[in-house]
Amino acid sequence: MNTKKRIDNIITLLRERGNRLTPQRVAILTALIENETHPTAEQVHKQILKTFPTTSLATVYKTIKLLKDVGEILELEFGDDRSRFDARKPHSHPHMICTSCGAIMDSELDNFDVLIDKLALDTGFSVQSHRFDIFGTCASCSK
Amino acid sequence: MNTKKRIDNIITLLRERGNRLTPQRVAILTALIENETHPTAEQVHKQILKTFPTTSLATVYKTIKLLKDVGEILELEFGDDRSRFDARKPHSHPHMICTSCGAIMDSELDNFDVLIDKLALDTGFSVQSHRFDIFGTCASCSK
DNA sequence: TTTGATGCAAAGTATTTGCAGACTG
DNA sequence: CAGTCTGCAAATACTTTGCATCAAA
Repeated sequence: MNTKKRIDNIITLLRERGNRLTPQRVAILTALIENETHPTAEQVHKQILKTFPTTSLATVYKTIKLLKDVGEILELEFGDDRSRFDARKPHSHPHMICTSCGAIMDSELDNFDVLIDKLALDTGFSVQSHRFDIFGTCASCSK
Repeated sequence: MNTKKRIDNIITLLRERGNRLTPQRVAILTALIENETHPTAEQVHKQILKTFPTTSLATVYKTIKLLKDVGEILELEFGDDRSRFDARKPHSHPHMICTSCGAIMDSELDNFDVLIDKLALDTGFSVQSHRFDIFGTCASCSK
Protein backbone atom coordinates (compact mmCIF):
# COMPACT_ATOMS: atom_id res chain seq x y z
CA MET A 1 0.00 0.00 0.00
CA ASN A 2 2.78 2.40 -0.94
CA THR A 3 0.85 5.26 -2.44
CA LYS A 4 3.84 7.40 -3.41
CA LYS A 5 5.52 4.54 -5.18
CA ARG A 6 2.38 3.69 -7.06
CA ILE A 7 2.09 7.27 -8.27
CA ASP A 8 5.70 7.23 -9.40
CA ASN A 9 5.22 4.00 -11.25
CA ILE A 10 2.27 5.35 -13.17
CA ILE A 11 4.12 8.56 -13.98
CA THR A 12 6.97 6.50 -15.36
CA LEU A 13 4.54 4.38 -17.34
CA LEU A 14 2.92 7.44 -18.88
CA ARG A 15 6.29 8.93 -19.70
CA GLU A 16 7.33 5.71 -21.43
CA ARG A 17 4.13 5.74 -23.41
CA GLY A 18 4.97 9.22 -24.65
CA ASN A 19 2.17 10.91 -22.73
CA ARG A 20 2.93 14.41 -21.51
CA LEU A 21 3.04 15.03 -17.82
CA THR A 22 1.17 18.25 -17.33
CA PRO A 23 0.74 19.53 -13.79
CA GLN A 24 -3.01 18.97 -14.07
CA ARG A 25 -2.49 15.39 -15.07
CA VAL A 26 -0.16 14.67 -12.20
CA ALA A 27 -2.51 16.38 -9.77
CA ILE A 28 -5.51 14.38 -11.00
CA LEU A 29 -3.57 11.15 -10.87
CA THR A 30 -2.35 11.90 -7.37
CA ALA A 31 -5.79 12.90 -6.14
CA LEU A 32 -7.30 9.73 -7.52
CA ILE A 33 -4.77 7.48 -5.87
CA GLU A 34 -4.61 9.25 -2.53
CA ASN A 35 -8.37 9.36 -2.15
CA GLU A 36 -9.61 6.25 -0.40
CA THR A 37 -13.32 6.94 -0.79
CA HIS A 38 -13.75 5.92 -4.43
CA PRO A 39 -14.45 9.48 -5.58
CA THR A 40 -16.55 10.70 -8.49
CA ALA A 41 -15.06 12.70 -11.35
CA GLU A 42 -16.57 15.83 -9.89
CA GLN A 43 -15.10 15.20 -6.46
CA VAL A 44 -11.68 14.82 -8.03
CA HIS A 45 -12.28 18.01 -9.97
CA LYS A 46 -13.15 19.93 -6.80
CA GLN A 47 -9.96 18.68 -5.20
CA ILE A 48 -7.83 19.72 -8.18
CA LEU A 49 -9.33 23.21 -8.25
CA LYS A 50 -7.66 23.92 -4.92
CA THR A 51 -4.23 23.80 -6.58
CA PHE A 52 -5.10 24.50 -10.22
CA PRO A 53 -8.17 26.75 -10.20
CA THR A 54 -8.60 26.78 -13.97
CA THR A 55 -8.68 23.03 -14.50
CA SER A 56 -11.77 21.91 -16.35
CA LEU A 57 -13.97 18.96 -15.61
CA ALA A 58 -13.36 17.79 -19.17
CA THR A 59 -9.68 17.42 -18.43
CA VAL A 60 -10.48 15.33 -15.40
CA TYR A 61 -12.61 13.05 -17.54
CA LYS A 62 -9.90 12.89 -20.21
CA THR A 63 -7.26 11.96 -17.66
CA ILE A 64 -9.51 9.33 -16.14
CA LYS A 65 -10.04 7.88 -19.59
CA LEU A 66 -6.29 7.77 -20.12
CA LEU A 67 -5.79 5.95 -16.84
CA LYS A 68 -8.55 3.53 -17.71
CA ASP A 69 -6.92 2.84 -21.06
CA VAL A 70 -3.61 1.97 -19.43
CA GLY A 71 -5.42 -0.20 -16.91
CA GLU A 72 -4.48 1.77 -13.81
CA ILE A 73 -7.95 2.69 -12.64
CA LEU A 74 -11.20 0.85 -12.15
CA GLU A 75 -14.47 2.52 -13.03
CA LEU A 76 -17.44 1.64 -10.86
CA GLU A 77 -20.60 2.62 -12.67
CA PHE A 78 -23.98 2.66 -11.01
CA GLY A 79 -26.49 3.56 -13.70
CA ASP A 80 -28.53 5.95 -11.58
CA ASP A 81 -25.54 7.77 -10.26
CA ARG A 82 -22.17 9.14 -11.24
CA SER A 83 -19.32 6.75 -11.80
CA ARG A 84 -16.89 6.34 -8.98
CA PHE A 85 -13.29 5.30 -9.34
CA ASP A 86 -10.85 2.98 -7.67
CA ALA A 87 -7.27 3.88 -8.53
CA ARG A 88 -5.76 2.19 -5.51
CA LYS A 89 -6.39 -1.38 -6.56
CA PRO A 90 -6.99 -1.39 -10.30
CA HIS A 91 -7.59 -5.12 -10.58
CA SER A 92 -11.13 -6.51 -10.32
CA HIS A 93 -12.16 -6.96 -6.70
CA PRO A 94 -15.41 -7.01 -4.77
CA HIS A 95 -16.93 -3.81 -3.41
CA MET A 96 -19.50 -3.40 -0.69
CA ILE A 97 -21.75 -0.41 -1.26
CA CYS A 98 -23.73 1.00 1.65
CA THR A 99 -27.11 2.07 0.34
CA SER A 100 -27.60 4.20 3.41
CA CYS A 101 -24.49 6.40 3.53
CA GLY A 102 -23.14 5.74 0.05
CA ALA A 103 -19.78 4.49 1.23
CA ILE A 104 -17.95 2.05 -1.02
CA MET A 105 -15.64 -0.33 0.73
CA ASP A 106 -13.14 -2.75 -0.66
CA SER A 107 -13.65 -6.27 0.44
CA GLU A 108 -11.41 -9.23 0.75
CA LEU A 109 -12.85 -12.57 -0.17
CA ASP A 110 -10.82 -15.72 0.28
CA ASN A 111 -10.78 -18.14 -2.60
CA PHE A 112 -12.61 -15.73 -4.82
CA ASP A 113 -10.20 -16.23 -7.69
CA VAL A 114 -10.42 -19.97 -7.23
CA LEU A 115 -14.18 -19.72 -7.58
CA ILE A 116 -13.86 -17.80 -10.83
CA ASP A 117 -11.25 -20.19 -12.19
CA LYS A 118 -13.58 -23.07 -11.49
CA LEU A 119 -16.42 -21.32 -13.23
CA ALA A 120 -14.24 -20.72 -16.28
CA LEU A 121 -13.22 -24.34 -16.33
CA ASP A 122 -16.80 -25.60 -16.01
CA THR A 123 -18.28 -23.39 -18.70
CA GLY A 124 -15.51 -22.86 -21.21
CA PHE A 125 -15.86 -19.14 -20.66
CA SER A 126 -12.54 -17.31 -20.74
CA VAL A 127 -12.58 -14.71 -17.98
CA GLN A 128 -11.00 -11.29 -18.61
CA SER A 129 -12.29 -9.32 -15.66
CA HIS A 130 -15.20 -9.17 -13.33
CA ARG A 131 -17.27 -6.81 -11.33
CA PHE A 132 -18.73 -7.79 -7.99
CA ASP A 133 -20.83 -5.28 -6.10
CA ILE A 134 -22.55 -6.10 -2.86
CA PHE A 135 -25.31 -3.73 -1.82
CA GLY A 136 -26.51 -3.42 1.74
CA THR A 137 -26.00 -1.52 4.96
CA CYS A 138 -22.58 -1.00 6.46
CA ALA A 139 -21.79 -1.80 10.08
CA SER A 140 -22.05 1.79 11.30
CA CYS A 141 -25.30 2.52 9.48
CA SER A 142 -26.81 -0.70 10.83
CA LYS A 143 -26.57 0.46 14.41
CA MET B 1 -38.88 -22.57 -15.49
CA ASN B 2 -42.59 -22.29 -16.21
CA THR B 3 -42.76 -19.10 -18.22
CA LYS B 4 -46.53 -18.99 -18.62
CA LYS B 5 -47.10 -19.47 -14.93
CA ARG B 6 -44.61 -16.77 -14.08
CA ILE B 7 -46.41 -14.34 -16.35
CA ASP B 8 -49.73 -15.20 -14.75
CA ASN B 9 -48.31 -14.72 -11.29
CA ILE B 10 -47.05 -11.28 -12.11
CA ILE B 11 -50.33 -10.31 -13.73
CA THR B 12 -52.12 -11.39 -10.59
CA LEU B 13 -49.66 -9.45 -8.48
CA LEU B 14 -50.20 -6.30 -10.52
CA ARG B 15 -53.95 -6.73 -10.34
CA GLU B 16 -53.77 -7.10 -6.58
CA ARG B 17 -51.69 -3.97 -6.35
CA GLY B 18 -54.39 -2.08 -8.22
CA ASN B 19 -52.32 -1.59 -11.36
CA ARG B 20 -54.25 -1.56 -14.60
CA LEU B 21 -53.59 -4.28 -17.09
CA THR B 22 -53.40 -2.56 -20.42
CA PRO B 23 -52.64 -4.67 -23.49
CA GLN B 24 -49.30 -2.86 -23.87
CA ARG B 25 -48.33 -3.67 -20.34
CA VAL B 26 -49.14 -7.34 -20.71
CA ALA B 27 -47.28 -7.49 -24.01
CA ILE B 28 -44.19 -5.84 -22.54
CA LEU B 29 -44.25 -8.10 -19.52
CA THR B 30 -44.63 -11.15 -21.70
CA ALA B 31 -41.88 -10.10 -24.08
CA LEU B 32 -39.51 -9.49 -21.20
CA ILE B 33 -40.10 -12.85 -19.64
CA GLU B 34 -40.12 -14.90 -22.81
CA ASN B 35 -36.93 -13.35 -24.11
CA GLU B 36 -33.93 -15.31 -22.89
CA THR B 37 -31.26 -12.96 -24.22
CA HIS B 38 -31.46 -10.24 -21.55
CA PRO B 39 -32.87 -7.66 -23.95
CA THR B 40 -32.52 -3.89 -23.90
CA ALA B 41 -35.52 -1.60 -23.53
CA GLU B 42 -35.30 -0.82 -27.21
CA GLN B 43 -35.25 -4.48 -28.21
CA VAL B 44 -38.37 -5.03 -26.14
CA HIS B 45 -39.93 -2.00 -27.78
CA LYS B 46 -39.19 -3.36 -31.27
CA GLN B 47 -40.81 -6.64 -30.28
CA ILE B 48 -43.93 -4.92 -28.94
CA LEU B 49 -44.32 -2.83 -32.07
CA LYS B 50 -45.11 -5.99 -34.02
CA THR B 51 -48.39 -6.40 -32.14
CA PHE B 52 -49.02 -2.83 -30.94
CA PRO B 53 -47.53 -0.52 -33.57
CA THR B 54 -48.26 2.68 -31.64
CA THR B 55 -46.58 1.72 -28.39
CA SER B 56 -44.01 4.27 -27.30
CA LEU B 57 -40.57 3.62 -25.92
CA ALA B 58 -41.54 5.70 -22.89
CA THR B 59 -44.24 3.20 -22.04
CA VAL B 60 -41.72 0.39 -22.22
CA TYR B 61 -39.49 2.25 -19.80
CA LYS B 62 -42.43 2.98 -17.51
CA THR B 63 -43.49 -0.65 -17.45
CA ILE B 64 -39.94 -1.76 -16.80
CA LYS B 65 -39.78 0.68 -13.91
CA LEU B 66 -43.00 -0.75 -12.53
CA LEU B 67 -41.65 -4.27 -12.73
CA LYS B 68 -38.44 -3.18 -11.07
CA ASP B 69 -40.42 -1.57 -8.27
CA VAL B 70 -42.32 -4.77 -7.58
CA GLY B 71 -39.06 -6.72 -7.69
CA GLU B 72 -39.89 -8.88 -10.70
CA ILE B 73 -37.12 -7.78 -12.97
CA LEU B 74 -33.39 -7.29 -12.64
CA GLU B 75 -31.69 -4.39 -14.38
CA LEU B 76 -28.18 -4.99 -15.64
CA GLU B 77 -26.52 -1.66 -16.27
CA PHE B 78 -23.28 -1.33 -18.15
CA GLY B 79 -22.42 2.37 -18.05
CA ASP B 80 -21.25 2.60 -21.65
CA ASP B 81 -24.17 0.73 -22.98
CA ARG B 82 -27.88 0.41 -22.64
CA SER B 83 -29.29 -1.43 -19.68
CA ARG B 84 -30.32 -4.99 -20.25
CA PHE B 85 -32.94 -6.82 -18.28
CA ASP B 86 -33.41 -10.19 -16.69
CA ALA B 87 -37.05 -10.91 -15.98
CA ARG B 88 -36.64 -14.66 -15.87
CA LYS B 89 -34.73 -14.88 -12.62
CA PRO B 90 -35.31 -11.63 -10.75
CA HIS B 91 -33.10 -12.48 -7.78
CA SER B 92 -29.42 -11.50 -7.77
CA HIS B 93 -27.32 -14.04 -9.64
CA PRO B 94 -24.03 -14.01 -11.54
CA HIS B 95 -23.93 -13.17 -15.23
CA MET B 96 -21.22 -13.92 -17.73
CA ILE B 97 -20.94 -11.27 -20.44
CA CYS B 98 -19.14 -12.09 -23.67
CA THR B 99 -17.23 -9.00 -24.74
CA SER B 100 -16.98 -10.42 -28.24
CA CYS B 101 -20.58 -11.22 -29.18
CA GLY B 102 -22.38 -9.36 -26.40
CA ALA B 103 -24.22 -12.39 -25.12
CA ILE B 104 -25.21 -12.39 -21.47
CA MET B 105 -25.47 -15.78 -19.87
CA ASP B 106 -26.81 -16.78 -16.51
CA SER B 107 -24.39 -18.70 -14.43
CA GLU B 108 -24.74 -21.11 -11.60
CA LEU B 109 -22.19 -20.90 -8.86
CA ASP B 110 -22.23 -23.38 -6.03
CA ASN B 111 -21.85 -22.02 -2.55
CA PHE B 112 -22.14 -18.48 -3.77
CA ASP B 113 -24.67 -17.55 -1.14
CA VAL B 114 -22.55 -19.18 1.52
CA LEU B 115 -19.66 -17.00 0.44
CA ILE B 116 -21.77 -13.88 0.77
CA ASP B 117 -23.14 -14.92 4.14
CA LYS B 118 -19.62 -15.41 5.40
CA LEU B 119 -18.60 -11.99 4.12
CA ALA B 120 -21.54 -10.42 5.90
CA LEU B 121 -20.64 -12.20 9.10
CA ASP B 122 -16.99 -11.17 8.93
CA THR B 123 -17.57 -7.51 8.19
CA GLY B 124 -20.83 -6.65 9.93
CA PHE B 125 -22.19 -5.57 6.55
CA SER B 126 -25.86 -6.42 6.09
CA VAL B 127 -26.33 -7.65 2.52
CA GLN B 128 -29.48 -6.67 0.62
CA SER B 129 -28.55 -7.65 -2.92
CA HIS B 130 -25.56 -8.07 -5.11
CA ARG B 131 -24.42 -7.82 -8.65
CA PHE B 132 -21.81 -10.12 -10.08
CA ASP B 133 -20.75 -9.67 -13.70
CA ILE B 134 -18.02 -11.70 -15.27
CA PHE B 135 -16.55 -10.33 -18.48
CA GLY B 136 -14.70 -12.45 -20.97
CA THR B 137 -15.11 -14.54 -24.07
CA CYS B 138 -17.76 -17.20 -24.36
CA ALA B 139 -16.99 -20.73 -25.45
CA SER B 140 -18.15 -20.27 -29.04
CA CYS B 141 -16.33 -16.97 -29.53
CA SER B 142 -13.15 -18.48 -28.11
CA LYS B 143 -12.88 -20.98 -30.93
C1' DT C 1 9.50 23.75 -32.81
C1' DT C 2 6.33 20.08 -32.74
C1' DT C 3 2.44 18.00 -31.37
C1' DG C 4 -0.18 16.44 -27.64
C1' DA C 5 -2.99 18.66 -23.75
C1' DT C 6 -6.13 22.10 -21.97
C1' DG C 7 -10.52 24.45 -21.41
C1' DC C 8 -14.56 26.22 -23.11
C1' DA C 9 -18.89 25.34 -24.92
C1' DA C 10 -21.72 22.54 -27.50
C1' DA C 11 -23.09 17.85 -28.58
C1' DG C 12 -24.48 13.23 -27.36
C1' DT C 13 -27.58 9.84 -25.53
C1' DA C 14 -30.16 6.55 -22.54
C1' DT C 15 -33.73 7.39 -19.56
C1' DT C 16 -37.27 10.29 -17.28
C1' DT C 17 -41.01 13.49 -16.98
C1' DG C 18 -45.14 16.66 -17.98
C1' DC C 19 -49.36 16.77 -19.86
C1' DA C 20 -53.59 16.11 -22.71
C1' DG C 21 -56.27 12.63 -24.18
C1' DA C 22 -57.50 7.51 -24.08
C1' DC C 23 -59.01 3.54 -21.73
C1' DT C 24 -59.33 0.12 -17.65
C1' DG C 25 -61.96 -1.31 -13.90
C1' DC D 1 -67.20 7.73 -14.20
C1' DA D 2 -62.74 8.21 -11.79
C1' DG D 3 -58.33 7.96 -12.13
C1' DT D 4 -54.52 5.58 -14.11
C1' DC D 5 -51.92 4.74 -18.43
C1' DT D 6 -50.36 6.06 -22.95
C1' DG D 7 -47.69 8.57 -26.23
C1' DC D 8 -45.62 12.62 -27.72
C1' DA D 9 -42.09 15.82 -27.03
C1' DA D 10 -39.17 18.20 -24.13
C1' DA D 11 -36.14 17.86 -20.27
C1' DT D 12 -32.26 15.55 -17.58
C1' DA D 13 -27.63 15.00 -16.45
C1' DC D 14 -23.34 12.69 -16.88
C1' DT D 15 -19.86 12.27 -20.07
C1' DT D 16 -17.70 13.08 -24.53
C1' DT D 17 -16.09 15.86 -28.27
C1' DG D 18 -14.55 19.81 -31.48
C1' DC D 19 -11.55 23.29 -31.79
C1' DA D 20 -8.53 27.19 -30.93
C1' DT D 21 -4.88 28.04 -27.82
C1' DC D 22 -1.18 26.67 -24.78
C1' DA D 23 2.82 24.34 -23.21
C1' DA D 24 5.78 19.91 -22.47
C1' DA D 25 9.69 17.84 -24.40
